[in-house]
Order: sequence, then C-alpha cells, then structure tokens
Amino acid sequence: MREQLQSEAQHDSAVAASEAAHVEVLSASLEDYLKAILRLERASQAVRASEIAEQLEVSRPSVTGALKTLAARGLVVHAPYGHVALTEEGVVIAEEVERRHVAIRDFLTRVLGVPEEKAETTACRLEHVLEPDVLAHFVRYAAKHA
Amino acid sequence: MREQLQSEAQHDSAVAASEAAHVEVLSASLEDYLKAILRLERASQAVRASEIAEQLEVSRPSVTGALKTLAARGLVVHAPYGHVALTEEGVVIAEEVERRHVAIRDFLTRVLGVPEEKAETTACRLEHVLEPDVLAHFVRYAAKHA
DNA sequence: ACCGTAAAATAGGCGCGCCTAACTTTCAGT
DNA sequence: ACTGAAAGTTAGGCGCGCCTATTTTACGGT
Repeated sequence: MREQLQSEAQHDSAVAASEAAHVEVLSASLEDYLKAILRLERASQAVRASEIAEQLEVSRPSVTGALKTLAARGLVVHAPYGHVALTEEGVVIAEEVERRHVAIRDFLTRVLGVPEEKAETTACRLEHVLEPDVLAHFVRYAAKHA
Repeated sequence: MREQLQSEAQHDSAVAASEAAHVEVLSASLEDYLKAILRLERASQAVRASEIAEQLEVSRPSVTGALKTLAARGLVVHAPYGHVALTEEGVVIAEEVERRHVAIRDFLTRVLGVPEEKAETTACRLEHVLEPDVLAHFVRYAAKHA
C-alpha cells in the first residue's frame, strides 16, 4: 500500500498477441476474483455470482461490484442476472495469478518444508506482492534445489 | 485484504511485562510508520513528523493522522506540535517489524541472489504479509544454506 | 518584543473494498 | 399460468489511508 505494487504486468510468454496492453494494474482483491472465477469455470460450467461470493467469503453485493469493475476492464462478461465468464484477456491474467500462486506454494512446501495448508494460504497473499522478476528467482532456485 | 493477516502479534520475548496485551493488530501502513520512526530515532535524536512524511513519501497530514492512531494505541508519544517518540511497546513492535524485514531481505539476497535494492523493496512488502511461523522456515533455511 | 517562515494540525474529500437492508428478477414446482 | 424462494442488484454506509487547502502554532532573527 502506498507504493504502486503490481509492476507493469509482464505477460512474459503467451500474451504478446493480446489487444490493448493497457497495462491493467489490478488490485489484490480483483486478482482474487479472477482467480476464483477461473477455478469455478473449471469445476462448474456456468459460474454464478453466489459461488464466487461463497468461495471468497464475501457478500453477494461485493461480488456484483467487483464484477462490474472487471467487466468495465474487459476481463469478464456477465449479463445482469446471468452467468459469469472470463474474457480471453481475463483468462490470461487469471492464469498468470494462478501460475504465481502455484510457484510460490511449491517453493514453500518443497524448498522450505512449510506444511501444505499453510503454504496454500501464504501463497494466496504473496501472489499479489511478489514482482515477476523476484518470483523468477524463487522459481529458478526451486528448479535447482528440487 | 479480506483475510485477517498480521496474526496475533507474537511479542515473543521482552514484552511480557506490558500492560494490556491488546493483541494489537496493526495494519501494514501503521507498521511502516513504526519502522520509519524507529529508524529516525536512531539517526536523529528528536524525530519530527515531517521527517516521517519524507521517509514514507506521504503528506504531513497523513503523518498526523497515523500518529494519532499510534498514540491512541500507546505505541507512540507525541505532544502536539512537538517531537515524536516510540513508547516501550512501540519499540518492541517496531523492532519486530525490522527483524522480519532484515530476515526477509537477507534470505532474498543470500539464498536467492536477488539484487540488494530489489530485495530491500520486496522485503518492505513481504514483512507485512509473512506470518511468524512461515518466516521461521525462511530463517531456518537461510541458516543452513548460507 | 515582534514578525515571518516553517512545521504541525484541522477540515473536508476521494477511492477502494467491504457490509446490511431492501428491492427486483428469475425460475422451478404445482 | 402463478407464485414463492433464491439469486442478483441497488441504495446507503463505514473504515482506512491517502490527499489538498487552510488555519494554527512555534521559533529564530532582527
């Protein structure tokens, strides 16, 4: 807080093709929403706002608000009273967050020996705070010291 | 945000004697203020609000507000228009934050090989997010793999 | 002793992310 | 087809952390 975190989203690999390259600096909260939607899309076919609310332990109106913001940024599509779906760009970002999450979690468990569950919840927070280049160090190290 | 981070401040050692044991969950922002004041106390004798503002790159009114909160929690003393000083409890917490900061920074540089400056700024954020028990894993690992 | 300047405080506002309460829409069961 | 419950939205509010503009206080120099 107070410093601009998030850096200039570095869609390193697959993105290149995406349209705007708006830089899209998302808050930790909005990243969480994207991640939750991604996961729900895998599990159920049609994602409902209430599922998101449940997953994130947030009220339904909070979800409505977040979806509005995400829709405005073109990361999500949702007809009022209808289902929710990530746009292509939304998927890219959500997967990026997911990727960071997994990388951090794995580092914590495999390298440091942090218990599974603790690693999971910790990764949920670190994923919004570690800049890509620093994360790269974690990944490289884990690869060597499997 | 959304999950209560910060854990129950674990004043492990020296505190015991302190009064309330209010649990004192401080926001990342307030922890930053304490840390800044601690550092300024070391450098100058009399800490001025404007120094804090400068260090944290924040306006003076923001400092006034933060000091009011910290004073209300008994972590800081400051006569209106006067100097600022940490209370005993304030020092304990500030040093705790500092300790976390150093531990994280050292891990990043010594273990992962993250460049000094990057490690410094990253530690500034991680220090508010890593729970004590997870941090302990970092510390233990760094000790072994110096 | 007086005044100007610099430091601090107050007043008022803004964005974000969350909430509850109340209203609307959807849809499944009869 | 109709209705009632569940899902969604709107309205209004709150706390936090920050800001600018303005006022108040403190203090060094003459």
